[in-house]
Amino acid sequence: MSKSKGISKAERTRQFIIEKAAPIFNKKGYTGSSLSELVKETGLTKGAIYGNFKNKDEIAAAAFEFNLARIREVIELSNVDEENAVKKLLRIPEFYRKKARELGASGGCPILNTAVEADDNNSLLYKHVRQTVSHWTSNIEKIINEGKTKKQIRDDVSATELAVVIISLIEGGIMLTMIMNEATQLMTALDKVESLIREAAK
Amino acid sequence: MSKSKGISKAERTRQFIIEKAAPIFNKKGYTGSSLSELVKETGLTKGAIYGNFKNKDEIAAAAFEFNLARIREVIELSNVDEENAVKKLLRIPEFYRKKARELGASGGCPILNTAVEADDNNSLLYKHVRQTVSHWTSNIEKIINEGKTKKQIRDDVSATELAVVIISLIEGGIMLTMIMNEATQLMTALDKVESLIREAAK
DNA sequence: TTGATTATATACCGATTGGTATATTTCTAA
DNA sequence: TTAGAAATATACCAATCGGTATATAATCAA
Repeated sequence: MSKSKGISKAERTRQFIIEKAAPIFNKKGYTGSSLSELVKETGLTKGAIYGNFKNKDEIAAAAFEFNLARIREVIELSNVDEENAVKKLLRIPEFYRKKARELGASGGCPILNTAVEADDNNSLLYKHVRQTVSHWTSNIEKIINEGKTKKQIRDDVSATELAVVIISLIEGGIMLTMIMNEATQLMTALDKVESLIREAAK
Repeated sequence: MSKSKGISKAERTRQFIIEKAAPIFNKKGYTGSSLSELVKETGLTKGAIYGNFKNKDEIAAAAFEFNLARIREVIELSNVDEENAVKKLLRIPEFYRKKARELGASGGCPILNTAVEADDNNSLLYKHVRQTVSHWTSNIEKIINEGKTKKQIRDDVSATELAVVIISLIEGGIMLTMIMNEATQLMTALDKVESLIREAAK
């Protein structure tokens, strides 16, 4: 009998493998992560892994989606129930302030990591991360434009530009924090993100 | 007879290997670059390569230094002959505006690439990039502090914070430009860097 | 409880990895 | 010109890579 509802054994194993694979891929990257490492980490055999995934690419893609889930809420901010666009935007630095430690422990930002490794090939991973970045950018732009309509954000603010500046500061700040191994750089970048958002308010 | 002065054959070969290895390592990273690829690209044999380098790590370190040389002038700005600190700082975004295309063609920013790949291990490369970032940051801080002394930059500007913000914007902007494959994101980030520097002026 | 199916383990594959010992060639100083 | 040294090529190594065919074990519907 299955342990819970309609979830098959394989599906549970698949999830288990993804959970174990996710931090490995985030820390070591696609080429740096090996099947033998997954075997060691999961305690399963290669046969079990390849019974649930077609190939390494598919594991990497699933691991990326798993890692992405941890920061999904900051990308999908448009769904948040908040009338004020400025307050809504301020959720972004707030999110990273809360999750900074957790993010560092799991190998950094999956978007940054994957983007940097995949930007020179045309892998499945490249398409995933590219779409994610595109999605994130346009979501921020949308919030800004709505704020302008509601007279909460100044008319002379460029949504496209502010979105790019916010993301650049965050990802650049994460990179500095990861390489210097101290949280201050990211915090400084987040402070700036916050003040820029406040300056954009009417 | 040697072709030029005291430069030995091996030294020329070494330089030749580094030149060929540099873009490979910058594009594909340390784990993604293989010796066989270097053999193919240089036209030399593995014996020749290992006759000039102890191991892969040493080639990677040399390749990183070579890649770094292309952006060294922006890190060593303190040497530039310029009285005005604000103008001196403005050389940073100016530099990246000029080199954007070249940087993209050679695989992006070596600091960003190497930092992201090496931040989870204690490799030779990690120490190199960490020191470079540290050096870059303190150089910018120094310029800002000198500017404050000369009454060119406002007293309430934090050198540490502005330095981190500038670097974060640039590296984050590069990442966005690399993954989206268009120059606009970096240009937007550089615009912001420029305006922040101007705002810091007295 | 059984029989069929699904899932995992075992044992293997060829290719490639970083690296090395040694033979051969090229250079260089006398 | 030649002998010795320096540099490069050849041929190899064990280990690991991603992947697979097949045997065994666990699961599940009847």
